[in-house]
Formats: sequence, C-alpha cells, structure tokens
Amino acid sequence: MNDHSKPTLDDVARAAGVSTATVSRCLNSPDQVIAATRLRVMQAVETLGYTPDFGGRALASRRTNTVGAIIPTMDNAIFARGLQSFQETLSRFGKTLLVASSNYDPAREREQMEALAGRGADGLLLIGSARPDMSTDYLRRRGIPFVRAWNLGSGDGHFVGFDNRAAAAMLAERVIAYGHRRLSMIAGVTQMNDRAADRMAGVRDAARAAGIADADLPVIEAAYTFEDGARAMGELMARTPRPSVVMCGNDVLAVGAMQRARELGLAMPADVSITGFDDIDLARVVTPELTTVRVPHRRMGEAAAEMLIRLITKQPVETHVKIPTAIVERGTLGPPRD
Amino acid sequence: MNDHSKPTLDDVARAAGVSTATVSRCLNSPDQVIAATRLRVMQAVETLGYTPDFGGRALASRRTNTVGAIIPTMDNAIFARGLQSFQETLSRFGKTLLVASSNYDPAREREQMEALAGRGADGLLLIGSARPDMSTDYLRRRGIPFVRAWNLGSGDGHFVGFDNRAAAAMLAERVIAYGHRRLSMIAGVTQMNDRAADRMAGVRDAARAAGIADADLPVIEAAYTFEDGARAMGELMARTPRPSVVMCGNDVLAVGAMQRARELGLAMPADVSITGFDDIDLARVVTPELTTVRVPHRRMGEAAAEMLIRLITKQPVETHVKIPTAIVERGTLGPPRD
DNA sequence: TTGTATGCGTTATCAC
DNA sequence: GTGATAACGCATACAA
Repeated sequence: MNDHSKPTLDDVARAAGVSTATVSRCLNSPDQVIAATRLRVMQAVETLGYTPDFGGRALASRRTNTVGAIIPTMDNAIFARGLQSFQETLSRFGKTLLVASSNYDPAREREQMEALAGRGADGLLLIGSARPDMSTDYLRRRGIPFVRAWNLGSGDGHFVGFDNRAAAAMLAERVIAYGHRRLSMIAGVTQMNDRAADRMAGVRDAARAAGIADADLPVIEAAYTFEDGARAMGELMARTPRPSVVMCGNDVLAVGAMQRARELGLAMPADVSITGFDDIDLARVVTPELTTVRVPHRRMGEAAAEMLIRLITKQPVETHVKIPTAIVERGTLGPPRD
Repeated sequence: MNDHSKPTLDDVARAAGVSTATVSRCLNSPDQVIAATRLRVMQAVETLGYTPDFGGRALASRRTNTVGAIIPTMDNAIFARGLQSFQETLSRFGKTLLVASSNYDPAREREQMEALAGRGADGLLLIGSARPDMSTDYLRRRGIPFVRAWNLGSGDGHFVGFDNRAAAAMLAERVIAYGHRRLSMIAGVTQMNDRAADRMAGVRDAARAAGIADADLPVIEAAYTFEDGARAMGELMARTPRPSVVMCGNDVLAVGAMQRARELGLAMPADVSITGFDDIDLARVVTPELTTVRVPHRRMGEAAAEMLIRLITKQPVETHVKIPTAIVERGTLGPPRD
C-alpha cells in the first residue's frame, strides 16, 4: 500500500498475517477472536490508519445504521436545537445522523430523500407534513420508515410534534382575555409550511370565536428574518385602525417587530402588545422580554428519535406523539391602552 | 422485486429489457444511449422508484462526490451561516455535503474524521487549527485533502479565515482610543479553540501596547450562551476598580453581558461599554445596537468550498486565504464616564 | 449503440 | 479460532 491510497481489509490482513475474515471479525465481534491475534490485528489497523469503507460494509451487510433528517434550513435556531437532541438520542442507539436541507423546496426535499435513500438511510426524519404525496409514496415504496416532526399530522403515518393550531389559539384567547379586539398577525410563510399555516389558523379560530371577523384581522406573511418582521410591523402600524396587538408566527419575527415598534416610538405593551412563538433564547434577551409559546424542542427531538428507532426495529410504536406546549407570559403582552 | 425491498439496477434492466450496463449508462452518461432505449429505461426507473445505491456506486467508481465538514456544534448561528454558503457552493460543483459535529471535543472530532473518511469523503472542512497532530496526520496518510477555516493557521496546510488576533487587537485599540484604561474581557472558552484564544491574545496585544499590564486586564472565559455571558458580566462588574469596558469574544456573550448590565442598572455606553465579535443578526436587535467586528461568514464558506474543490481536483491553490474583517461601530461603545 | 464480464471492500457462510 | 469464498449493487473496459 502506498502512502496516498487508503488501506483496505486486505492490507491489514497481510500486515497482521491473518485472513480478511479474521480482521473483519476483530472489528465487528472481537470476542470471537483469540486475544493474541486480535492484538496483532489491532496493531496493524492502528499503524496503517485503517478505517472500514462504509460502501463496502453497507453492501455486504445490507445495513448502514444511518438515519437521515431533512430540514428546511440549517440557518435556524429552532431546528438546530431539536436536531441536536435527535442526534444525541440516535447516537445512544449506535446510529449515525445524516443531515440534509431542503431550503423549503419540496422538489429539493424529494432529491434529498433519494440521496439519503441511496446512501442507505434506515429511516428518515421529515419536518411537518406539507409535501406532495409523491414524496411520501416514494419512501413507502422503498420501505423506508419515516417520522414527521414539529407538527401533528392528521392522516396515516407517524408523527411527533406540537399542536401548533391549538397552541396559537390558546395564546390568542389569552390576548383577547386582556381586552384586545384589534388583533393582527405577522405569520411565517404558510406556503408548504404547515406549522406556519396552523399557527395562523389557530389565531383565526380564537378570533372568530370572539366575534372578530377574518376581515378585521390583518395578517401579513413574512420570511424568517428580523428584517421581514420589522417590515411587516411597519405596514401593520400604518393601518387604520391601528392594531393593539401583533401576534407573530415565531420569535424571530416578533423580535423584528419589536425593533420596529421601538423605532416608531411605540411603547410595549402600552401602545402595542407583541407575542412570539417557540421561546428561543432570544425571547429573554429583548426588552421587555417576549411573551411567547414554549415549545420543548429537545424533548421532541428525543421522542422523534425513539419513534424512528422503534419503527426501524419493527417494535410496536405510537403513531401520534403530542408534545405539550405552554404559554410563557413575559413583558410584551398587556391590556390595550383604550 | 417485492414491494418492500429496494429495486436494484438488475430489476430496472429486467423491466426495461436491457442490460444493467445500459441502465447504468442512462444514469451516468445519457448521451451514450439512444433516445428510444433511454426512454424505456427511464420509464422503468420511475415506476420502480429506483435510486442508485450509493455504496455500490462508490465501490465501483471509486469516488463519491461527497465532502464532509466537522463543526464544533450545529447549535450556533455562526457556523450555520458559513456552512450554508459552503454547501451552496459545493452543490454548484455537483458535490454533496455531509455534516458532522464534534461538540468541541478533539476525540469526537477524530471519530467523525474516520466516519467521514469511511463514507468516502473526497475532502474535509475543519474549523480552526487547535487539534492534536495525530488527527491531521490521519487525513494526510489517507490522502484526504482538508481545509481549515474560521481562522488563519501558521503552519503547513490550507486555510481560509480571518485574522482573529489582529481584528481583536484593532477593536481594542479603538476602545483604548476612546480613552478607556480599565479594560476587561469575557472570552470564549480557549481550550481547543484557537479562535477564542486568538481574540483574547489580540486584546492583550493592544492593551500591553498601551501600557496596560495583563494583571490589570481581567479575563473570564465563558461558554457560548447568553447565561454564561451574563454571569461573567456580573463577576466583572463586582470588581474594584470596576472595568469601564467589557470586550466579549462573540456577540452572544456580549448580548448576555448587556442583559446583565441592564439588570444592574448600568447605562451603555455611559456606565460601561461593551463590544462583541462576529456581527450576527442579533447585534442589530439589541438596544443600544452592539459595536462589534463584522466577519463575512458567507464569503468565507464560499472561499473554503472553492479551495477544497481545487485541492480535490488537484488544481493549483493558495494555502492561506485571508478574509477581511471590519469594525462596525454602533451604540455600545463610547468614552468612559470619568 | 448495447451486452458481457470483472472487480471495488466488506460481511457472512461454510469448511477446516 | 481461523481461512476460503461467495455474495452485495454498481461502473466500466472490452467485445460484439
């Protein structure tokens, strides 16, 4: 073996003076090999810098101990946290996580499904359930189990997530209980994003129940940045009558809105109340601190991993695991001035 | 083929009435196949839901078009952004990115190196250069090219990053020019993190040049959270004499420090000045806005990808690419009160 | 243009 | 306890 090409089982076997089978056994079931030979083999492995080739191994053993996750974007604190615990749980079970991102594009998500399937993923984690049937059909046809997280789906399949709609409705009810009537909302982009759509629907549910017509509840959809939140806030505050509260689809939008409110000289919550969703670290950093919905991402990541593993190992498993959410009241929600 | 096992090249070939070689060609060099057969083959591919097996493909072709990146943690806006552009650039060149995280642990990083090497990564992206030689030796021995990013290293190898030390020194000079003499610092954890260590060294460089002894420059190391920043701020503010400025190793720590300053009733910058590092979105959200160092992460990710690809394809390539940084003065830095 | 045959690095099934 | 050897799914040199 020359210095610039990777050593193979064969190289190790030759160096240790044993057969490839023995080397393989040393790596996979060490106790089936006598200590003396094992030592010699491990020695050779070390000095040669041998690492088993995943492709060959997968080919021969027909399993990869790999699971994939396709998330909309890596550039987002929310998925990061949940994913982190997903992967920690996975590695406790000896599985490796492969992460891919779809950029909120169903076509791209489908490509990533195929890429991960091709890489031999034993199972997949998907975010939400807003996607073409074709995509999930593909996974079913290949017999690749998958779990959808971050939201609860209604149909067949396995889900672990929050009831985004109910949580948003509950927060809106709280807002209304403070006496607000002129509600407004800065929603996340609902296109192909059921979390954003559900949160919007939840707010509308509560508003309607309180006798507020959809027409009297202005909603602006905004992408996931401070700037977009600020821009939407500007538009909302320019309306007549001016909303007394702005409910935001996530904390990032809410903080952007707060920023604009401050620039406009509006006091919170006296002049305008603002609510968020997710309770990321950010929510406790702004002044006043943000009233929002706590979403236990780590717990969800863990539950998703466990569900997926049960699915892969064909153990009995629940189909819908609901992770509870909670309203956390801080400083940005108060009674309206009038 | 039954419904619950994945189709192979052979299944497709049989379904389309051609040989496996032809199917393979349809997928890899379509123009070598006549349109009629190609159509038939693609048809079969579609209906069977065939996706090439990565393992088999890698084994047979001896290349993977995959590059790996090992980052300290996914739960961090800074790496997320740079990584995003790294991967975008990569995919423009038809390469797939595999991401692994080391949790700031060199041993874990080494494991991930082996995992990625075993998965056939054509090249690797590493963060910074504080790691055991053994780790880089391993990569060299296997002939896997790698680029170290986020900092400029001094030794052999390929780097793309910032001069963290010089940038920190420049900011400290600016601070001193404002008239500050009682400097202090909340540094990131410097253990196995050359970015944090360099930023600390830079501040000390400038302080010493201004006649401030190390002993008169209290430094607290803190992990990467708001809470740790706030805690360190509390300790610093309890000292006598109280520092007139707190330079932070990153924006997150700075924002944590700001939060504590506010709780202590300290006005910024009148009572205490605070500086950050990185210029993440957060810096423009807090009040007053944070004075910090802008670090063009996207540009760096892109440069790193290009460098790695040149390395992999054995094109000529620079060894040290320096990405410029800039001080952005906002509201948290001003002259000391006294 | 298409088919045949071989080998990639590993595991697993046999013998020994 | 260890060694041959036959798969695994695919790409490719070579033949047709």
